[in-house]
Amino acid sequence: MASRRRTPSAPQRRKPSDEAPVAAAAKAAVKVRDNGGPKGRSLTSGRPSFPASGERKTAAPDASNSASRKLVPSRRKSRSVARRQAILAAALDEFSQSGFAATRLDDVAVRASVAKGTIYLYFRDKESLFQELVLDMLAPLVSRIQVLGAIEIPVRVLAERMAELFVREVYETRRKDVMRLILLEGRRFPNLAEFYYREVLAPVLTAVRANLKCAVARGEAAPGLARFPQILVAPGLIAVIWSGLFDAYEPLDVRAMMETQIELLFARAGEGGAT
Amino acid sequence: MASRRRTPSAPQRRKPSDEAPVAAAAKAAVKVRDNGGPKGRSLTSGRPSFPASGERKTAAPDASNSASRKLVPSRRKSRSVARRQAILAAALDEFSQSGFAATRLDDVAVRASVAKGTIYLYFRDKESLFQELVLDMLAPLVSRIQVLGAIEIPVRVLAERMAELFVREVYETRRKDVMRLILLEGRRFPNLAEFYYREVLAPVLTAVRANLKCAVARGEAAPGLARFPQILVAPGLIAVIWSGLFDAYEPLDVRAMMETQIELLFARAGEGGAT
DNA sequence: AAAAAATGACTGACCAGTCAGTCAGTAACC
DNA sequence: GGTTACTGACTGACTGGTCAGTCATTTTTT
Repeated sequence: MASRRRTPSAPQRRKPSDEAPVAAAAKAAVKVRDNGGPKGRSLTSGRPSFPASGERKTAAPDASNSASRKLVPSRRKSRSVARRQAILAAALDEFSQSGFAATRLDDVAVRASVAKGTIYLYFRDKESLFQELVLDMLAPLVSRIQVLGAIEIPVRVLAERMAELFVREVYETRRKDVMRLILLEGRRFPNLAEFYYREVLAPVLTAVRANLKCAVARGEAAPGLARFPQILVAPGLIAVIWSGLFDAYEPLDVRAMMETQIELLFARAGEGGAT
Repeated sequence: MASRRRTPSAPQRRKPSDEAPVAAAAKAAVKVRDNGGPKGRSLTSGRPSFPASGERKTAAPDASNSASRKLVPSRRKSRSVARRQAILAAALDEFSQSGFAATRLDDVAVRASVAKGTIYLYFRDKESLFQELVLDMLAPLVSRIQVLGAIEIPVRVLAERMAELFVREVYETRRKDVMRLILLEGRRFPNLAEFYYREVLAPVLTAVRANLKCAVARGEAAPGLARFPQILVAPGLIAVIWSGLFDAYEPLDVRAMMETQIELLFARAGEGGAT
């Protein structure tokens, strides 16, 4: 816990080009940038109604006041959006390289080609940056998952689709790093873990479990699997961890591994099927 | 929360001491407390012949010079060993609660009922403490594992024994936290990850793979499994991660899950026919 | 009393977060 | 089109709290 808001009065700033006090006064009247405000805590607070990745600052887009004049987002706006993205991208690099605690915002700033202060224009603080990063990356996945639960298909097909979805949308993208981040930093960010459980894990598990129960009833799957759907996903998780730590010593073909796992689990039911 | 220290490596530390060369020389002549030295880097350097958890400081024990005098470890010695253990225990608590970077040695000291300086009597620095902690905790396991590879038994039995060993010796002990720590900090401590791979993972995988190959030849197991022995261990890893993050929302019965996994994987061979 | 062990106040690097000041863009007016 | 006024995004030097590591001093052991 360090420096917080403090409301001191005279910070004897000494800018090299000291100017007339007039300017300062004028500025003071205008100031009140109040950055943190725009999008708020999202998930930091008790109410974690995750923010859906919508816009945060530069609130009013095209359709509002100057609609007639400028349909074009105006150079400023688009620049600002790009900045936000640049910061997030840099943050992802740094966080996944060093973890939350060891990441310096100075480094993030450098990587994003931005001044450190700029980060605070877009994110309340380091923690906020971290959480928004995770949320932004996960949001698209969340919507995909809900779809997945609705359909009624053979377990094995479901498993295969999930595996494919996982490999394509997580393992082969930066989301892999995000997932690792959650797995690793989750303890320090209980609401992040909670969010992940609520929006990603629970839905997936519930869907799989429901499907499995039917499958078990039809004799397509073993009852044990319905109790521990985690088993189905386990290789994916292994892969994420493995790739971060041991790929140098022994690379792992995730796709093949997940396929193998499915093959093994459903071998009995699907007949000697295989190939 | 502010400032976290940066993480390991940090070669450019500034050592406040860089005083006049004279003083330095004097110090070198006298001092030489040289704490870290005794057991050294063990794994920090390139040659990681892991230290086996033997003694480190108070080097010469009973059998050497004063053997005739003191067969009894001497109060001092045993006290010092106890201290070391206390510090390690405290460190385990703190590290597994906060991770490497966010752990303060002041807290470790308090928890161990020791002054901060005392820690530096036993460990060269924070990083050293961390690595020795991990090594000490893992060493007993390593010897256990080598035994495991030698014997020639049915895969399923092997799998069951491994699962049991894992649950009893890792999951239900503090080693679970150590494992999490490795997963968590492995990227920042490549030699730690390397050590873990070399001494724990690789032997286990090799043993399992060898055994599986025979089993496959005998028709006791599917060939896919021999390619990805990781699949066998996956639920264990899941359990470790899960218990740290989501146990509050949905507890997980590891033993049952691992048993289920084994059941599922060997179901075909075990009952379907074809012994 | 000497030696070893232990202590904890202290130092200085470090870094999250701040804010006075700058200037590119935009708008308004000629 | 050109000129001027205004806005707010951006900057980066700076602050204050933090903490790894040190060492002169005190305590304990022999």
